[in-house]
Amino acid sequence: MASAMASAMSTIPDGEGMKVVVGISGGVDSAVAALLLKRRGYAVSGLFMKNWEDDDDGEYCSTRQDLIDAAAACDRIGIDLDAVNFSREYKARVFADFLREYEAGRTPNPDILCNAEIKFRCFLDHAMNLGAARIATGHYARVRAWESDGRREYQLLKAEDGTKDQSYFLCRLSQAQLAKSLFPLGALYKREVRRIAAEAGLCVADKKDSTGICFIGERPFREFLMRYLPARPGEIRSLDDGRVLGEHRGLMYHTIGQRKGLGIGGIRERQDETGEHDAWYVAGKDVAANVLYVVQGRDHPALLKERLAALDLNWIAGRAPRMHWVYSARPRYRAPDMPCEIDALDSERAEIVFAQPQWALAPGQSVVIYESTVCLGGGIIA
RNA sequence: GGGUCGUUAGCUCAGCCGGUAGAGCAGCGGACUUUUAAUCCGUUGGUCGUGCGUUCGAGUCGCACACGACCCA
Repeated sequence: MASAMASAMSTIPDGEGMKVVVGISGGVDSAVAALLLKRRGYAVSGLFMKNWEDDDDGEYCSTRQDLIDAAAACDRIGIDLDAVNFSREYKARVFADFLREYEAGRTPNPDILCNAEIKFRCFLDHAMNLGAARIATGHYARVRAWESDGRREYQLLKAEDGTKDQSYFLCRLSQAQLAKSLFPLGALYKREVRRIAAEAGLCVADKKDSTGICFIGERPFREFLMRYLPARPGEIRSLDDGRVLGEHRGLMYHTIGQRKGLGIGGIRERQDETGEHDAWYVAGKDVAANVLYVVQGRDHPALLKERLAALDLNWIAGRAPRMHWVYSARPRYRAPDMPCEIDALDSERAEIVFAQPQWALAPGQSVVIYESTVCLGGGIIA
């Protein structure tokens, strides 16, 4: 499919020898990003980041293999690969916040902070020090530059492949960061990326997508958190009548809308017409009392809210969006963005009202505002 | 003391007139997914309270006992 490649190339500005450092993870996406830039005439070098070393010998550590794959891919592409270690920065600027949030009973999204603080700050600064003009990553997102009042402004756009769009994770970037960033995969579909990789003979063409917290990887979450935060067991109560229904092992192991892990079986009073029992979901937490509140049934009204307050705001354009304008918002990754408007707004707080009630809005998660395909930024759900 | 109803997988329950048990939930596994979840798919569990009896054969009938709930004294 040469056309996929051709159209992908056409969306990348001519490199003209510009020096770019590509963040190489050892997966397909970043490898293809580097490949495309190279073919487009950039002076490309790869940089592998190791930002987590708490359990280098653990069974879930895939960093070694990732580095091997990264080296093999870069060798095939014909670019140099260097490695850096931002573990200290990661702990201080991302992981510390992650733990604080969980302690406070919220559900953070560390990867969003990781992008703002590590990939597009530490990594970017490092690349600039190496003399690069730009950095690039394998994110599925696009950047558009345009002139406004004689000034150049950068917009973050959703990816062409809506199912892989990662603009959500980039919602905390700034103009300065976007100005230096390239996302070569923004116009491609995942299957095209894999095809390009296969045609180029990259060993990672069929490598499974990585999941889990970036740099830390996928692992049993409860056991992982347990290593860093004390588990305090407490009561599980019904939100409707306050009955104690069970015991939780720690509030931090549950998020709003969560079903798994409650261990609540059948309860006499609550059956539907057919006599069947509905599942229980987390509807709230009382951190002070260490009580987990649950409701029965996915459609329970307590799980639906049409309004939320967002704090710790970041607006990519550098200025706030408009009040009472038709936007859409994503209250969690891979949720479709839903029609909404901003109902109250100042420098540190935005009140967002959705056209339809949203299911299980979780404090700590990011809400990201879009105007059509443009990602405007967002904040943390209060 | 008498009576009624109940006792079936971890939980809540279904099993018509007898032919070696099922559903939801929970649990476990997988898919999806660069957060946590959700969702989807698959799946492990039971000497049917105990004993005796009727029957070719009992969770299903009879008797006794145990435990539980309720009612009457």
